Amino acid sequence: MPELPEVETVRRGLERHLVGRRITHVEVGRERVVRRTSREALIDGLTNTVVVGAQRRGKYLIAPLDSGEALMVHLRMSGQLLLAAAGATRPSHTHVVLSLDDGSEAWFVDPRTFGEVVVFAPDRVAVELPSLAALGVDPIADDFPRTQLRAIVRSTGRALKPLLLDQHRIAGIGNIYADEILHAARLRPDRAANTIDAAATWRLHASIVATLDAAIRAGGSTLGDAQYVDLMGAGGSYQDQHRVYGRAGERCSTCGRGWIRRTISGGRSTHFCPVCQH
DNA sequence: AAGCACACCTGCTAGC
DNA sequence: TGCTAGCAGGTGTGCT
Repeated sequence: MPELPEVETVRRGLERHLVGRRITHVEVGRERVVRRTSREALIDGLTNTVVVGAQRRGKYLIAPLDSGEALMVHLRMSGQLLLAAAGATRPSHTHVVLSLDDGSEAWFVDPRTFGEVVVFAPDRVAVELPSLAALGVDPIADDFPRTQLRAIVRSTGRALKPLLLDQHRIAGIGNIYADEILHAARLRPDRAANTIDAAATWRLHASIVATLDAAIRAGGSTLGDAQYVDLMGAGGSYQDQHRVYGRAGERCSTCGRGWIRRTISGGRSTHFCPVCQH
């Protein structure tokens, strides 16, 4: 569910409401969400520590602790982090509860349990969280020179969409924003990456940065099922600016001529305008 | 070695 | 009303 803009919105909430708080108590319900280590490792690693930062790499949330370790949360498809008053009624699928020293609680809620919560040692990240260590450039958090995108695009004949989704190359773009970015860049999702020229590459670079920035400013995308909400439970509004995702069969609002088409590739739905995207 | 199919779960919706 | 099939924002594994 959440992609870079949604995770960044949650990160900003954590920066504001969690940093500086001491974790006084930890409860773990379903053990599956702490599968990378164990229930005991999470409880021992978090209890009586102070959260000293709130960072994001791609779709990973990282909160350094005063112990020198760090908390990592990945929301995957259906995870949520919510802040609530102690004693508030917890939604079903609340798997981890952190009690904080100001009387509030942070909840990790995740119906599908693809998400995970772990405490790790940052100096051993390559061993403890290899996929985090292997992430590519973060187009928002890092400097992202357009020459770097040029190198990535020229390195493979893969289609543009799976390339944008490859977290080892560029970190944070998911299924919704890949479609929106390619539409904004007027490039077909199935176009072979190494066939686009410099001008198209610069367009793609500008579209990545502009689309993600605009989505962050809108607080991310919350679809009809309201699965994505921020730390305070509020939805985003970028879904109102989607031009292709979820708009199959509608007239293209960009060129006014094409009809948005939906195809399946790699088991993921893909949306594009066959008229204005080449 | 890169790239692909499939697995991992639950809940919701559309269609019968 | 109630069943079932299909679909969902992501990534890890295991195969070619």
